Amino acid sequence: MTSADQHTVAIGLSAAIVSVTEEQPSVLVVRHSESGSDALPFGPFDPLQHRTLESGLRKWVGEQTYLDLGYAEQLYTFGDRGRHEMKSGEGPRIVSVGYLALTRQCGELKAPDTLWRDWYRYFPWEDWRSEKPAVIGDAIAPALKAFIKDAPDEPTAELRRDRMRLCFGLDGLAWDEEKVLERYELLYEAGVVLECARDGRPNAKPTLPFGIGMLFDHRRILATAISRLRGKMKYRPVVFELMPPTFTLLELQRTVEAISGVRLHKQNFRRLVEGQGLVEGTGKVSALSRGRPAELFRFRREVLRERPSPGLRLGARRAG
Amino acid sequence: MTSADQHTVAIGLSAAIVSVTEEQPSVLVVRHSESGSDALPFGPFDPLQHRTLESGLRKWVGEQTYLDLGYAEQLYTFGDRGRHEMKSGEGPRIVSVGYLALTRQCGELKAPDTLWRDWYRYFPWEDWRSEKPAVIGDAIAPALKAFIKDAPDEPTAELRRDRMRLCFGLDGLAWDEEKVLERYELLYEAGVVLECARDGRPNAKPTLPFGIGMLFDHRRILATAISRLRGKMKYRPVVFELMPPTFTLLELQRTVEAISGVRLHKQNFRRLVEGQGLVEGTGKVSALSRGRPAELFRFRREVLRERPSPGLRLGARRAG
DNA sequence: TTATATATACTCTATTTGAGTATATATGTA
DNA sequence: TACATATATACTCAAATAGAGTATATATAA
Repeated sequence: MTSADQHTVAIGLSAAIVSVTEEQPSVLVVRHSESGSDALPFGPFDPLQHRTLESGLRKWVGEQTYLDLGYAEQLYTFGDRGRHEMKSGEGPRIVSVGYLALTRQCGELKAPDTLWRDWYRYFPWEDWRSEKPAVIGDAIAPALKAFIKDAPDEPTAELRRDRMRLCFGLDGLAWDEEKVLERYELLYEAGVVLECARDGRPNAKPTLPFGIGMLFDHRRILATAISRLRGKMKYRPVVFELMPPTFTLLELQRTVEAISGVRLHKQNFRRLVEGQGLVEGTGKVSALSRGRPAELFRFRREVLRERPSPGLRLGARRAG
Repeated sequence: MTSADQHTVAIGLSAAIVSVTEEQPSVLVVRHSESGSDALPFGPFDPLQHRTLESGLRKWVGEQTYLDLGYAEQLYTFGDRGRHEMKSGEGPRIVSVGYLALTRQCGELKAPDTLWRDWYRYFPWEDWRSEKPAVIGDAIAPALKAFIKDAPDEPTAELRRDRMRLCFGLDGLAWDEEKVLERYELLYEAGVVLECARDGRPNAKPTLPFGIGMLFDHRRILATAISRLRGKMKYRPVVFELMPPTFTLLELQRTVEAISGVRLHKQNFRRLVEGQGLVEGTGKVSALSRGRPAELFRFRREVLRERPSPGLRLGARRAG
């Protein structure tokens, strides 16, 4: 690479394409044989071919994954030096625009080296559905305590302590499922995620239990995507982009839980969803089931025309 | 311009720098003598000089406005063809990353051709503090009705009708102060804002009462900034970035109202702010006033360490 | 028939919101 | 000085919402 390359800015478009099946939120990843790590589908933005950033993304994703994106929204633009190269300092500067896309999982993937992967493989500390993830007590808390101890001065240590408490819900503080990005960034700064070593960070430690690493800054983009989706669900009916045309209320709830990573109160969830006019019954019932058959519902698209911002502001955690 | 330019992508950084004084929200603009229109401070991103996008922005803004930015957050990256050129089709493709920055207004501006301008000059329909803005009934509703009538088919007309109702709170629908961008985009598509003519849109109409136009897509960035700030205020204590070290609760309320563009219920605002632990009394009282002197408060920075997402989720509109 | 699993309806309380009233303390003026 | 007026602050009250249940209905599996 010549130094002229370092003058250049290329715009990369990356997409976190999400779907949920069987109570498992998945993201579409491409296996990169050279580096061995997973990557989000990405490609360059071509100003000649593409009228908008989003249309560029759709085109690229279509070519690469044979998927037709439905819902897509821009997340954030990342341009930090040192967090994109394979090896620090090489190659032209890349500014990457991250997108979140939602899709119903449909049949086999036609693209090679492409697979749906449970997003909790990359963020094992984010799934609180069955219980508080063991990795938090076992690995994260000790690692962050070391990070605090390594602080150059007391104010810095104090700041790190606070971030740890607020991010991971320690000292009786509530777990905030939306802080996915903050948590990842804290772990990155603490030097314990795999990307740190690759980026040549000074305090990088050899670590294993902190989730699978990804190419470039793709794990950061994915963290941003999860944060955004967990938040947006509450005031926009985006979950329905992930549901089949008809579904039972429990299936809907399980999807919401899969995304948010927390369990909800069933009766109140039903009250909320029906009370908001988000769904309507079809009269038919679901076939396969153990107990009493559940009614099949469909999304009431009309809510979008009736109320300014309908969503599932999920409160009521836990309990039967 | 050669066609080679059209292959190039340049990254521009633009900032909506906001401050509030005397119950008036202002944005820092640069008067461009050539085009005659206002612009946000903007400049190119240089990958060699700048480690991150944000540090690039801070550097640029410092040089251009002599201001030291405090709070800054990235808004969105715009890259649409045809919405950035002075004249359609000319010049290299520019992808612009918009930022929101907050600052206390401090003394005189040292930079030439730079001034603070009331943001409602650009969006006169957004200020509902005294009453529903007349421009909505007088100019916007008729213009949008024409836009609906011009629809090529009935489904399109129906869509436009719904957008009009939801955006501008017609038919008894509530006014949603956060939909600033949606409203601007609707007016843009309807061809009635000044930028449409400049961009050479087919349905552009000569119009006047729809706010001052801005250079490039800067008015779109500003709309995004206002939307974001109006929303963020509710779950993060960002208003305090705009307040002096001590202030009365009414001053705080007036600032929030200036930003959101709606009036709030005084007693409930006080209950909320104090109940959330966002402020603490100083014991001192404000000097200048008409009636009973008000206590001076200061922001309790500690809330950031105590609770996950403290903000002013303003409910209670209107009334004394 | 019974145990079990799921669906759905309904209840009850605590908290939060929206909208007031009541009272305190200042200024300006008849 | 007394009073009208303006602002600050305390307190009240009802409606709506949220959190956590209980109760009952309807299916399957043993």
